[in-house]
Amino acid sequence: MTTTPTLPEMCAALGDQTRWDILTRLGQETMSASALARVLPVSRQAIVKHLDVLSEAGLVTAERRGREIVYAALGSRLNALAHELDRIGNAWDTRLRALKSLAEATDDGRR
Amino acid sequence: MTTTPTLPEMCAALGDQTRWDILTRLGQETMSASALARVLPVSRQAIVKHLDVLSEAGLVTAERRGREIVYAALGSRLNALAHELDRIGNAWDTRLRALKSLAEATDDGRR
DNA sequence: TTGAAGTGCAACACTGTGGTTGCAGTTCAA
DNA sequence: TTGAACTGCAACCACAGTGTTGCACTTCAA
Repeated sequence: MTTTPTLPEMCAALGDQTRWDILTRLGQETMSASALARVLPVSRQAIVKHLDVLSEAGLVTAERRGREIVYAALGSRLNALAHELDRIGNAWDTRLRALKSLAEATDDGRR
Repeated sequence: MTTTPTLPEMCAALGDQTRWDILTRLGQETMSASALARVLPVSRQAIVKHLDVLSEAGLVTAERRGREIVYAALGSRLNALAHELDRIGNAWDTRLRALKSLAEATDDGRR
């Protein structure tokens, strides 16, 4: 992950059930891909690909520990995303409220 | 949209650049699919499909107005999603902090 | 030092999704 | 009442994503 992930990229990473399954596990304890493959109903290779996506999105960290690679979920990144989405949601509502009151004012003028 | 959209569903809806382009426009002013197709570099049919996805995810509302259907972005839904993600992010960090301090305590014991 | 347990890489299949075009149907307004 | 501007539906294409399997390579521990 050289470049910072974009908003759509992060959302896309979170837009898959299997990846949520993985994240849910990693939010409870750090695990390797093989360990995840043991508890989830998909192959290790599928897990690895998902972990790549999550890592690219900055949602997990990978740490080599001897022969295994241990992954952990990054709550702070999710919090940052949440903050962004909240900001945008507020902006939408503000703009649309302004439009609505403008429309009502126009209505009044026509009456 | 009969059932409430799941978290992965909402995230998947937000995981596409074109849909963000649409949402950005709809966050500024309400527009019809045809109007969106005029300002975005994709066909009306593509827009319609995206609007279906966004509507299914509860991120936009549709209101028939005579011969057209006018869409609006729902900031409140985005805020709700943001709140959910924030909650989950906090839970991850809490659990992993607990694990880490436990590991350090074990380390101390071994020294 | 050998076997078990990891990771890494490649090839492949299947499906979903994002996109297109074309045409039919509806609705408004001149 | 006719044409312009919408929506609605269907067929189709191309590609990316999700998943699989198989095999080679590394690393730890008995």
